[in-house]
This record gives sequence, structure tokens and C-alpha cells, in this order.
Amino acid sequence: MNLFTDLRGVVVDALDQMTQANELPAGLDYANVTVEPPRDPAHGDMATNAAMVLAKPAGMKPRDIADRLAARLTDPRIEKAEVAGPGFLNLRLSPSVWRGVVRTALGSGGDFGRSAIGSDQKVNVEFVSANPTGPMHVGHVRGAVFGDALANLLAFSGHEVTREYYINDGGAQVDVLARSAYERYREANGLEPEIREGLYPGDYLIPVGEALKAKYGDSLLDRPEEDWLEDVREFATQAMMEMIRQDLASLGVRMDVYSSEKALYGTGKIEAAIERLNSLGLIYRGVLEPPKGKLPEDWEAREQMLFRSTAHGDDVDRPIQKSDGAWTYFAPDIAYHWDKIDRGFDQLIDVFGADHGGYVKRMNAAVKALSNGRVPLDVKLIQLVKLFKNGEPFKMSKRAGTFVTLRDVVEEAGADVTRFIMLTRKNDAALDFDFAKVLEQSKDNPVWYVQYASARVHSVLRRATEAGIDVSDAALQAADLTSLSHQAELDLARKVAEWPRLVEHAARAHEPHRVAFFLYDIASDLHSLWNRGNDDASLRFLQDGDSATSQAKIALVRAVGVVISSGLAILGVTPVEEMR
RNA sequence: GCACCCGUAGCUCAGCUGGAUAGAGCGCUGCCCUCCGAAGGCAGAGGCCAGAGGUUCGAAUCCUCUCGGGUGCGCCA
Repeated sequence: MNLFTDLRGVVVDALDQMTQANELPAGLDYANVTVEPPRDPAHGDMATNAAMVLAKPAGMKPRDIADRLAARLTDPRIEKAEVAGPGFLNLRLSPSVWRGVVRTALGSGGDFGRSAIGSDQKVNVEFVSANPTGPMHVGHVRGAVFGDALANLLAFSGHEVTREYYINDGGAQVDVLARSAYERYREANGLEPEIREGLYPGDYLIPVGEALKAKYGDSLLDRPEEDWLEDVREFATQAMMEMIRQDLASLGVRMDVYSSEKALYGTGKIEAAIERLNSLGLIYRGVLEPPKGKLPEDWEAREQMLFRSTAHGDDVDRPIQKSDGAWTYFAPDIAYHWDKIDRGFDQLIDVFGADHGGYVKRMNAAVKALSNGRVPLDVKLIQLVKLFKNGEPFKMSKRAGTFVTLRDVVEEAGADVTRFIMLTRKNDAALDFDFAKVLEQSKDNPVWYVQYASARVHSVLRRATEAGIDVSDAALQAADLTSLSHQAELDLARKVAEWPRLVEHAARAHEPHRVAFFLYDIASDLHSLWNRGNDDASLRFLQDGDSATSQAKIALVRAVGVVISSGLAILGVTPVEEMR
């Protein structure tokens, strides 16, 4: 329930009345009728496009429809309805509407803006899914923050959300991990490690080697690989996952489910998924055309098992078995997504790095086929983050195996700042992250600016309390708000009213960055009003000797604080109460 | 060669799934501190929304093509 949908209901009711009075033909489709705040506040508080949308199907002039619609809008909340421009109907709302919004925000506390658009919707958000071969690096951070914030946003809009991590522990890379760890194990036993080309050279495997020694002593030394590979792989993978879990925790991310790729092998799940596709006539043996442009040197035509993904919108069919009969990476992925469908999710979201863009169509095709078109899959591609320090590119030397880790970023910038900044860009746009800038205390830094607003809200509450004014939610809610009458104050209240609508739009679009931008906006409005108090004493939040008026203004400030807090909660950022 | 993403103010980016005169920050110009926090605020200049067609009451947004940038393209994951 929010103001905008309420008012749309009022407009639709009026349209129905017009239909009954034969002022409109029956059977019109209202789907495109909107009621939204106009960009230009001079046009009023709300505007509806009803007359323009209906003009053609009704065979009438827009302004005629608008005039009659205006006459039927008798809801007390609407003070004035006037036709403007090509046929917009601009609505001016009673100030009491905005005061009511303030009261609602205070009354529902942290739940203000919570929506039910996702009720009965089970959503699975798969994100991070970093290979368990090392600590998380900066490239994973953005995906982790995005996925977590999106999950928060969906939960806030009523969805039942599962956060899930897919562990790629079934491929060749975990064998490489095992061999790398084995060298560190030899090192722990006093031998010289041989970190050959292709192995993981990072220091983070040294403690794993030591732990292997603690567990196995010297019993694995000088044994052929087949004797130890499986055990060491299992051990090292678990160690890596423990490290990743800790990395995620340091960012404030907690997964609900960890799914293992390896666990799909040998259980018949992959075979079952492929058989399911086969029964749909989507599996065949064939030879793919050679890739155009960049032809691999050793390319030769080979027959393999293919998935007819072109039947569901892909450009070419995709191999699910290598020519030697082993599964490609795609096969367990199909099985995994089928498993998710099977677990009853109504909606799947995959958060991938942008380099997986070529994977989207085939995954969509697979999910469409497996779910019979029932379960939508939205793959969110996360563009890369470019690190800077004082404008200079922050280099990571891959050769040395010393990449910038998630831990480095969090230790340098802090989890809150990192999370907020990562969400100040649309997911599919590249993002610059400058360690110096994100910690800067200026308006150029959105985190700081929003936190500053949060601090100001608390500052007002503290000072009011010192002045003996009751600022409990109950008291503020009961306060007489009629003194909130200045346009600047009503504008801020209007901004508060937009919060529930923004949540719904952001949730539907799967775009948590909109929350960050909104917070910046409302923070800016609060700062602006605060500053007007410098010139116009009547706009100050604390009015000396007039606790009733003060309470009304504080109620507004507090309502802004409620929005900032719940917005930051969606982003996973802790609001500050004081600037230090 | 093909697919996907991107192209909006000098710079970095928003733009509410098609609405009215396209917005914000930085930078630039000019104002504002006996003032609840000036780590700020207010105002101004700055745009052919890459380009060309199309769809319609109406396009930065949808469609087609062109140009430019990024990513990806079987036997890696």
C-alpha cells in the first residue's frame, strides 16, 4: 500500500464511473494509465496520463476526457485537478496528505516502504560462486555486494529469498589447487616446493600445506599423485571455502545455501537433467561449425553431444559433452539449474561477471526448456571494477600471484563504504573505485553525504532531547503536524512518500543501485532544508520555546531518518549517528 | 564474422520500463559563516541524449541500420 497506487485506484474508479455514465465506451484497457509525480513540481504533486492513453481507443479528444475525469475526482485528498499540456491531468494534493505520510513513516518504523509485490514469490539469487581456489579478489566484491543488496531488496519487497553460492569444485581447477597445496605440504615437511607453471603460487596455500602436514604427517610424501589427489583436493577445497566464507563475512554477506558442483557427479542428476532435455527433443549428436574469426589452431571437426539451445533463442547449439565423452561445464550447470527449479523457486537470478556474457543465452535456453517456460531466469552481469588510488591505477601483478584481495579492499575502505560505493553504478556499467576518494569527506563522496544526513537526523534528536522535547516515535506520531506548511518542508515529505514506490520499481527491475541514488537525493534534500534554516529561522528544526512546532519539524526529520535507515539496511550499510 | 553490454554537460554518471522545458556531483563563474555542524548552502553558464531512419498523441527510453568502445565465441571453468 502506498500513496501512488492508492491514487491510481481513485483515478481508475473515476474512469469506471465515467464508463457507467456513458462518458467513456466500455471495455477500455487501463493498463497504461499511470499516476506519478511529474518531473517538474510546478505541475503539481501528481499527474495522470489517463486522458492521453485512452483518447485513441475511446475515439475522443484527450482534453475532453481529462475535463470530465477532473470533475469526478472528488476524493478529499485531491485539492485541485487541472488539465495541462497535451492532456495531462495534474493533481494538487492537500498538505494533509504529506503530513499523513510523515505519520505513516514514523508509525511503521523500519517497515515503511516494505512492499508485498513479491508475496508468494520464491526467488533464488545465486551470486559470487567464486572458484574455491583462493581468496576472493576485488573482482568478486562487486558481485557479492550486488547480489546481497538485491536479495535484501527483494526480501524488503515481500519475496521469499534464498541466497546461494555454487561451488565450482568439479573441474580441473580444483585438481590444480590440490597439486599446488601438495607442494606447500612438501614445503611444510622441509622440502623445496616446486611451484610449476600453471599452479597457484599464492602464499595463502602455505597454511593449508601446514594443516595437511598436521593431518597426514609425512605419509603423503613421495607417493604417486593418484594416492593423494582426492584427499588433498577435498581438504584444500574445504580450506578455500572456509576462507571465502570469512571473506564474505567481512563484507557482511551470508549465504543461505552452498551448492556443490561435485555433488552433482555420480548421483545421476546430470544424466537425469540431460535425459529431460532429451525427452523434449533438444539433445542430439552433431558437429559444430568452427568459431568464426578466432579459429583455434588445433581445431578439427568432432562429433559431440549438443543441446539444441537455438530452439530457445540461442545463436548456436551448445556442447554438453566433450568429444571424449566427459561433461562440459555446461552440463552440471544445467543440472544445477534444474535442481533450483525443482526446489520450487518461482524466479531465478544469476549474478555473473561480465566476462560470462556469452553464457547468458544458453542458460536462459536451458532454464526455459527445463521449466517449460514457467520460471524466469534473470542473469545480471556485473561489469568490472577499476581500482585507483589518488587517480593512479592500482595495479595488481598477476605474475607474482599477488592480486588485490577482497580483504585488502575491506581493510582499506571498510565494509560500509565498499558496499555503498559498489552500488553507486548500474550493474552493467564499469565502476571506478578510488581508495582516496571513497574515504574523502565531501559532497563528492555519496557515502559520506548520506551518512552525514543520517548523523544530522540523530544530532537533531539529541539536541531536542537535551532541550526537554519528547521525541519518542509515539510522541512525534501524536504531534500536531499542521505547522508543517512551508513548501520546502512539504517537498521533503513528498520525497519520503516516494520511498515505497522506489522500492517497488527497484525490486521489479532488479536494480539495487536505485536505492543508493535515492538515498543521495533525499540526503541532499535534507541538507538543503537544514541549510535554509540558516537564512530563515522559521525553518530550523528546533524552535526555541515552542516544543509543539519543534515536534512537528522533528517528526519530518525523523521520517527522513527512517527512510535513510531502511535504505541503508537494504544496501547493507550501517547508518552512523555521529560524524567523527 | 557473430552475439551481448555500453555511448547522455569539459569529466564521472543518473534518468522512475514511452511523458511535459533531459538531471546530479566534480570542474568553471558569482554570492552566503555574530547562523540547530560552512567537512556546507544558493545561483549561473554548460546538451543535436554518438549518427540516420522508423513506430505514435509523445522517444534519451521501443524497432532497423551505421559509427565508436568493451566483453565473449567447441574439446577451460
